Amino acid sequence: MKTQELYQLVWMSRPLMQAAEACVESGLAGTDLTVRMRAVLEILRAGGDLAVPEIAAKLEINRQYVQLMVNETLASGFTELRPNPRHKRSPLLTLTDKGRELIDNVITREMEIIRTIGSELSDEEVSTALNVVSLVTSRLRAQDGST
Amino acid sequence: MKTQELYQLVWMSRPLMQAAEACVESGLAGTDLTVRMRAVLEILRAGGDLAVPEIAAKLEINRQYVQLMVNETLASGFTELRPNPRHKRSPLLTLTDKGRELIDNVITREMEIIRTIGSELSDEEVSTALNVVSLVTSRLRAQDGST
DNA sequence: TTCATAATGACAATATCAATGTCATATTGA
DNA sequence: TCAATATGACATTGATATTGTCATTATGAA
Repeated sequence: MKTQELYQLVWMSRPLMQAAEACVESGLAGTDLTVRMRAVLEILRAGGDLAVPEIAAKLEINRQYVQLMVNETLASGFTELRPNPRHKRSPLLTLTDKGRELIDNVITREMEIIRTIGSELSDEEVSTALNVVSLVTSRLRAQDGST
Repeated sequence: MKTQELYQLVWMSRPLMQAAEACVESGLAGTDLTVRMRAVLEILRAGGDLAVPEIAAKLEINRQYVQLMVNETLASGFTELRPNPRHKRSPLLTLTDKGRELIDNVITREMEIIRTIGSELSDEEVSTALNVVSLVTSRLRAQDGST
């Protein structure tokens, strides 16, 4: 029955996430990057320069914890502060050359792994899976939010 | 491109898991059950009576932490100990009537939610999604394990 | 039967991730 | 101008889980 399979799919989310995180972590070995610092660099790479509260909003994590993550990237020289024209007290965080090169390399390697796995799957299958997972996620959120 | 979508799918695993866990937690409100106690009851329900180390193996969690979870279910009267014919020092954990009724109700309600969400999807889509997620999980594990 | 080895439950310490609380200060916008 | 708010910094707490240790007891092989 379909319900059983869908139930299984939902419960696969934890193993999948754990496997993915373990891979990400392996990919960071040898660099000075931690998984949470990586998240900051990734967001800056995709979204341009951002202030701490903006990063917190994008990551849906509280601002205090993001501040911590950001401070680590600053300390390691992967990011630096630039004046924020929109807010004088909350500077923009920007990737340094070093930081940009690192996150580019990290993501490239990750994509390579994904590309290899993807070679076993059709475009159709991947699209369907993504659609299903997206829908289920949003429905579960709605379910919980309304309760 | 497919690789992008597959990458997205992998990164959806965290939001999906969080949404699922939030739902599970909501479903437990009003009961004396916590999410981790629920995991113990669920495994006993599916796998029959088990000793603590066996539960730990099934959950792929270390035995010390499982012991903690199990002790909580004992304290709340959802499980009880039975002599273990296979091992004199490690008793079998079994569901009490109270525990069985509770976990049955909890899972029934969860299945109901899943059934509702599933009504928007075809059997084909769900099967494909489950296959994709399973394959990606195992490939990521292999990737990481080999590194 | 004996005995070294391994398994078990109990407990403590540590780690990680994250939320929450608080505060002084600076900034914003009415 | 000034009240309300945002921000960074710091502290506290909590949840989840791992690791380490130990005494006791089974277990299984010689």
